[in-house]
Amino acid sequence: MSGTAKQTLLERCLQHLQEVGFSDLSMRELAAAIGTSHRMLHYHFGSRDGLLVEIVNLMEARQRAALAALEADTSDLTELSRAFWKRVSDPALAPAERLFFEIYAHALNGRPWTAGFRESVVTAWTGPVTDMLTRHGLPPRQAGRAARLSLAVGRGLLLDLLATGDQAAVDDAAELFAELIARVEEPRDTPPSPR
Amino acid sequence: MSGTAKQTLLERCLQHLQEVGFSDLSMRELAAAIGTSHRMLHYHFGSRDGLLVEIVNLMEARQRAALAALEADTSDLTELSRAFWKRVSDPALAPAERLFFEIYAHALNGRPWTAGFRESVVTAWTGPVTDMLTRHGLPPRQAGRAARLSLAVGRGLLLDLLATGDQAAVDDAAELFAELIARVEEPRDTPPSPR
DNA sequence: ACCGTGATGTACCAAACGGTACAGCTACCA
DNA sequence: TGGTAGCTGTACCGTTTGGTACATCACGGT
Repeated sequence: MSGTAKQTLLERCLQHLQEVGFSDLSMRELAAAIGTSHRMLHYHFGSRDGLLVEIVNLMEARQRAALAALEADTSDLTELSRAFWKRVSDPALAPAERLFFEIYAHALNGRPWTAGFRESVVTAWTGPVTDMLTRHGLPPRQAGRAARLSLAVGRGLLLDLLATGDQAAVDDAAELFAELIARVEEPRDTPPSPR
Repeated sequence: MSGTAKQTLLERCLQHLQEVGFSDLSMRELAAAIGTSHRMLHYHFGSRDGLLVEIVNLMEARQRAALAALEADTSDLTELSRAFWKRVSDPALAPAERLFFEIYAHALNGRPWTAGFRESVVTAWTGPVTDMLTRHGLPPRQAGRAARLSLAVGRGLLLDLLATGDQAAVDDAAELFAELIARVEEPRDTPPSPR
């Protein structure tokens, strides 16, 4: 086994970054926290940015896997939305999501090591979710915009939940969206918007 | 005029932080960028965290003012939602919003200087928005959850917009939500969810 | 027995960091 | 005219940073 030592190290780095973030964390502090030396981190990852690139890649792979595992066992859009929220709002995922939003912030400031993240952070989700919604009966015209909205709802509610910890209130808002999403293809009771 | 010099300095700091972020920015770099010395920043703000606290306070005040300026000139929920999104998606606000999300990420990691931010980042909005929705005819039971959902939608779509720059696609998703939000008080065509 | 390869410890580097002591400067008020 | 309060530049402090040179260790193949 060649990459095992490096993989183990990367895993422990990821776990610790999920606990405390990385913005104010030096290579030395990180190394000490996971029981190695900063010399080892530089040996395996080359530089601080090199480490962060591998962390981002690992997180992307995990998210893709989690997304792929979201196969639908219901044809009801409301139930699908509920199941989706139940998965992502699992408290066990909170540390990973905190780290996700921290990386997101750095990506918005154009940090070079976030290049891959920036390109896939939205499209990696809207594609599969659009397909899923189409399979659930939404016309293609609606599936794309509903996917984009659903993604925004998920991330917006997660931001709320992580900041307030008010599980009940955020769950309630998620439930409202689950009820609303089922009405995407229903006719409106008012004429199309003026102007 | 007592606080003028400090206020001017703070203003220029805010502007520069909106351009490049603060996570990887030292007091010296910031000072040089805005044409002063790091000595001055320490004199006026005491420490790096002291500066960040004042930046956060200033941004909160601006956001409160912007929220208060959002008076509704329509009783149509859909139009209200459209107007809301049109305001916050103004490209001129993008730098301020990038900085907002960067502070948010640090708040999620429990940085002490974000204490005030953490307490108000959700509640400062859900309160007024709930009132606004109530005034627009939503029953209290629905207004609260609709406000929380609307806030999440706004922030989630903003994250998308800032990362992808795909104004048209994000506007389209926002329009879908504007159409859906008007149906909150409509009766459903299916019986209440089982279980 | 030998050697090469991956892994690791020690010890160091120049640069930058946050923060501060101290000596001035300007300007207004008595 | 003489302070006194706010502001600023210089020059420094000890510490930490990302990164590296070098010597060493464990060990599997030959």
